[in-house]
Amino acid sequence: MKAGCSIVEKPEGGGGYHFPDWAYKTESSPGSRQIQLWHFILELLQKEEFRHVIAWQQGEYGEFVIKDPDEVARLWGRRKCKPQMNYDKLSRALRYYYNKRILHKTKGKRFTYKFNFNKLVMPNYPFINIRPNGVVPQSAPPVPTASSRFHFPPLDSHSPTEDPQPSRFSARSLVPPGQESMNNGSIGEKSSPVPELDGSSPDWRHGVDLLPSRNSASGAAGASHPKRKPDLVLPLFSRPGMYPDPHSPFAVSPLTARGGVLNVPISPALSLTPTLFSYSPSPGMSPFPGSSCFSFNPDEMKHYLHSQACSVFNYHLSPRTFPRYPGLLFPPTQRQVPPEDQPPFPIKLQPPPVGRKNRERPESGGGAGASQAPAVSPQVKIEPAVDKEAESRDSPGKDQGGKEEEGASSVAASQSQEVGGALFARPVAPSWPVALPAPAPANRPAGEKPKPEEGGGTRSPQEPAGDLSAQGKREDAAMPPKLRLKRRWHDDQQLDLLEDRQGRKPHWGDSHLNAPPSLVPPKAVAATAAADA
DNA sequence: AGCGGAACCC
DNA sequence: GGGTTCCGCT
Repeated sequence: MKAGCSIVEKPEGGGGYHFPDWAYKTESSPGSRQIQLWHFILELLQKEEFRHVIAWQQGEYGEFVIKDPDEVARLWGRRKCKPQMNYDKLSRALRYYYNKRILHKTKGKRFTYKFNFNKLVMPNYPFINIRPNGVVPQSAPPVPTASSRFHFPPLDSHSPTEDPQPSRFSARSLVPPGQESMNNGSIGEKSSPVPELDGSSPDWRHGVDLLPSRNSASGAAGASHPKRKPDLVLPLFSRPGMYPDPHSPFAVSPLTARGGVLNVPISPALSLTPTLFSYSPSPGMSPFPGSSCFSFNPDEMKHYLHSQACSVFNYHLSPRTFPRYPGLLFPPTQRQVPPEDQPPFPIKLQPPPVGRKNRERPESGGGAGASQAPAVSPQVKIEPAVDKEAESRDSPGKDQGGKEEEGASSVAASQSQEVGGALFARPVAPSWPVALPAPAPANRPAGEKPKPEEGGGTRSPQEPAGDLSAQGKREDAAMPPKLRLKRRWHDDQQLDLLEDRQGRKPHWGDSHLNAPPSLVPPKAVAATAAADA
């Protein structure tokens, strides 16, 4: 029994705060209502009382610093009824988000992580900019018309580059008077309980679920994606107790300033941000009742979404990044297929590491030994023969060791968006042969960075729809889910690369592509130019 | 500090 | 599925 853990029933009646339904697992474990770590992190981040424990990082959107790891862990442990929780464990959980692309680590900065707003937001809402100035991206989203239609007015006329102060918008006004008084002072004292974040959370659900059909299942899109997360109603963090932080990505959206709630159905796994910058597909439910800054017609939206679907299809965006729209058909594949064969793939064999089960575990005693296979199965792990040092390799301009965002270069980092180094770094060249018009010559040795997970996954990211795709499916099927995930993740990066190189689809996260010239750090430009050279 | 594999749990 | 726990490694 979880006695002593005074938590987590989602309070039905007012008073406490609770998460919206989407914040709880409803699929895998119905009624489990388990809060997820990233929810929790966000929750902490929104709470003024925890600023001293965890806070948004200046200068980087979505980046946050865990100022007091132990305390955060303690809070998390409390929430989860895991008194033994510590930062080590918590950080392990955070690290699992890397592959899910919810988070990534900011290299060189202790306890600093960053929510993955690029991949999260931009694929879904390319027309929305999450950069500090909060203006519309300059470059065009996949659907040209969209960019001209979806327009956010500038928040204010301040200098877009440096205005970290809460003056960005009248943030305070978002917080009802008297709200901030809640637990003003002491935070994170190990002895005294923190403002109970534990049991309750503010009711985020202000919005209307715009989804016409919920689990009616048989939408056309449902056919292609049988496995779906529940629909979402996404929160806007302009709630009591939540502090409008100028560095919070949630605060930068003009939408936020307006204090409205927009909803869009998205996979909860990836969606935290998009939700915040989402739009209302229904004019009637437009969050901008009178204001004209955000209006469009459904057809336009449909068009956009369709193109979005094409993007997903053509660029292998994770379907999870694609908002669910019933009735939206995925387009047939119509991509030029590189008829290349799989390149030879040097491998080396490596004995499997001794798993925990195979390790000597003193406490397990003799009994456990019986259950496990007496002899470790002679499996071998297939690994590419090359080492994977390329992981963090970057464009030359940025390769300055771990500390990439310091001083003046922080702007560069922020603008080039490739925070966390490897994650969104502009790749220099494809790591495996791809059918490209003009592959970068010898920027890296051939076959440099095939990860072990790609074993057999050497297919180009431009996976053809034909036999190769079938083959890919077979590979996928034969591949452990974990690796599949990883490969997809890797594929996505390759995609970015392709898109960059081909200039077919701007990477919306590539702020330096979108940013006004004044915001583009020379370095980034140089690096880009160099990479393109 | 940070990473990621592995086993396990719920 | 989403952690939690443990651990070896860098």
